[in-house]
Amino acid sequence: MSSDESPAGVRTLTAPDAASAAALVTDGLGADALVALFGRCTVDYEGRAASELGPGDRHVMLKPDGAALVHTDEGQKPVNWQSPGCEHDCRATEGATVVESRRTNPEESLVVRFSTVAHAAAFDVSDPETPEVIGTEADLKRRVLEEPSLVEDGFTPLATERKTPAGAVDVYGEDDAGRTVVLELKRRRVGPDAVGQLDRYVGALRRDLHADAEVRGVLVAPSVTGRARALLAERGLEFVPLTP
Amino acid sequence: MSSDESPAGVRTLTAPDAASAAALVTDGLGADALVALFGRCTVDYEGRAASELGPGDRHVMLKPDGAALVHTDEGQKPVNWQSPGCEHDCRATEGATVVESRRTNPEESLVVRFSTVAHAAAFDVSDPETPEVIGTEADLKRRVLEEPSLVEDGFTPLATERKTPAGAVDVYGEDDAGRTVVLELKRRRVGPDAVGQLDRYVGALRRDLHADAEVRGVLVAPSVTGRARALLAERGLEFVPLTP
DNA sequence: CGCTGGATGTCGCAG
DNA sequence: CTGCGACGTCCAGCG
Repeated sequence: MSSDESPAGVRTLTAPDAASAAALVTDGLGADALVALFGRCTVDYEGRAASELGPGDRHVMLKPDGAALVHTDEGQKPVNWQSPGCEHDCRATEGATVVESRRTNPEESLVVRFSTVAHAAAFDVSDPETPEVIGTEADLKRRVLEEPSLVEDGFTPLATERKTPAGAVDVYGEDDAGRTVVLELKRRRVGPDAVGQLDRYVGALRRDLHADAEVRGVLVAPSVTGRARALLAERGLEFVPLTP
Repeated sequence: MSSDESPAGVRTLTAPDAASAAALVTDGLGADALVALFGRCTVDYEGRAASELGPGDRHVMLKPDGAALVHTDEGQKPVNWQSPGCEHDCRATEGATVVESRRTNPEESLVVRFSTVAHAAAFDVSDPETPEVIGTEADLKRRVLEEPSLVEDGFTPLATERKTPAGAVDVYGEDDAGRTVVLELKRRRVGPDAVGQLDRYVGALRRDLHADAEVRGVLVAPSVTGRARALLAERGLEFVPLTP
C-alpha cells in the first residue's frame, strides 16, 4: 500500500487494506470531499426496485451531497446509484470495505462490498460555476415570442404558461381571424407523446371557453415522426417546423 | 509529482505536469482502461445544445466505450457528458491538459481544459456481470399473465405487445362478457401521460376492430394522480391498482 | 440507422 | 411534500 497527500487537496491510497480505505472514505466525506473508490466489489440495491450485482471491478463515487454512483467500463449511466440526500457510511468488516448509502422517502439502500480496493481517493472540490445551456425549449419560446410570424402570419401571443385544467400551455394566443391558438413547443423531433399533450390542452380549452370559441392546436418542433403526424391529422392538430 | 503502479491494474499520478497527465490518459485509453482525472478545468460542449462552464474543480471519467462524464461535487447527473461511441483525445497544450471527446450523428464535441491536474488514474476494468433488476414493468406483466384475476375476475389475456396502428399494447385480452380489454401497465404511480397512451391504443383498436366490438381500456399501476384519474373518467377508461 | 416506450429515470418548478 | 413536464434525457428492442 502507498499513500499520497498533495497540496492540491487530494488524498489517495493505492491497494490499501480495508481499514485504511474505510478511514480515508470516512474522513473525506466528513470534510465534504468527493470520494472515489476503485476495486473488486459486489453491489446490492433495494428501494423503488431491487437489484444484485456479482463481483466485478467498478468505480464508485460518493458525493458530499449524498449521491452515490457505481460505474463499470461501459455506458453513460451508472450500473447502480443512489440519489442526492443519502447518508453515506463506510466501514471495514472482516477484511472487506463496505460502503452503504441510505435514504428515506422513498426508503432506499445501496450497499457496495469491496473484497479488494485497488485505489481510493478523496478530492476537495471547489466549483462556483453553474453551466449555461443554449438551445433549450425556453430558447425556442423566446424566439417565437420575439417573432410570432415564425409560427404563422398574424399570430399574436397573449400569454405563456396559461393554466388549463389539463396543465399549463406553453404559448397561448390568437390568429388573425381571432381564433384561439395553443402552441406546444419542443426543442427536438417529437413522437406521439407530444401530440397527446397538445391534444389534452386543446380539449381542456375547448371545454373551458365559450362553446362557440374555436381552438387550434399547433405543435412547434424541428420535425415529427410518422406516427405523430398521423395522430396530429386524426386530432385535427397542426404542425409548424421550427428549430431552437 | 508522484506516480504509482500497483499489481491491481491501477496507474496513478498525483499533481502531474500536463505532458505526464496526457501520456497516462492516452496510454490508459489505448489499453481499454477506465481513466479518471481530477483538477481545475473549464468545459465546453457543443452539439444537440451548447454550454460553457468556467473554471472549477471537477472529476472527469473517460470510458473505453467512448463515454465521458464530468462530475462536480453535487448532483447525480454529470454537469457535462458525452455518450458512448465518442473518440477521446488527450494532449498537453501550452501547459494545459486538454481532453476532447467527439462523435458524429449527431455531431457533438466536449472539450475539457485542465489548468491543473491534481490527480490522474487509469483503471483496468474487468466486469463480467450485468445487474438483475427486480420490480420492473416486465415483472408486473408476468404477474398479470400468471394471475389474470388480479386485474378482474374472468379476464383472459390473449396476447402481449399486440400491434395497433398507435403502437404495441402491453396486454390484450377479453373479459368474461367477451369484450376486448386493453391493459396499459406501469410499475409506479402514473400521471396524465400514461392515460393518453392507453387512450391512443383503445382508440386505434376501436377503429380497427368490427364496428360492434366493445373495447375497454384498463390502466394497471400502483396508483394514479388526480389529473390522471379525471382524464381516465373523461375518456371512459378504468384503473386497477396493482404493484409490481 | 430511426421509431417507440420504459426507467430505481433525474431535475427543476409550481401549488 | 406531490404533481407535472423538460431533458444534450439514456437505453433496449424492433423494423
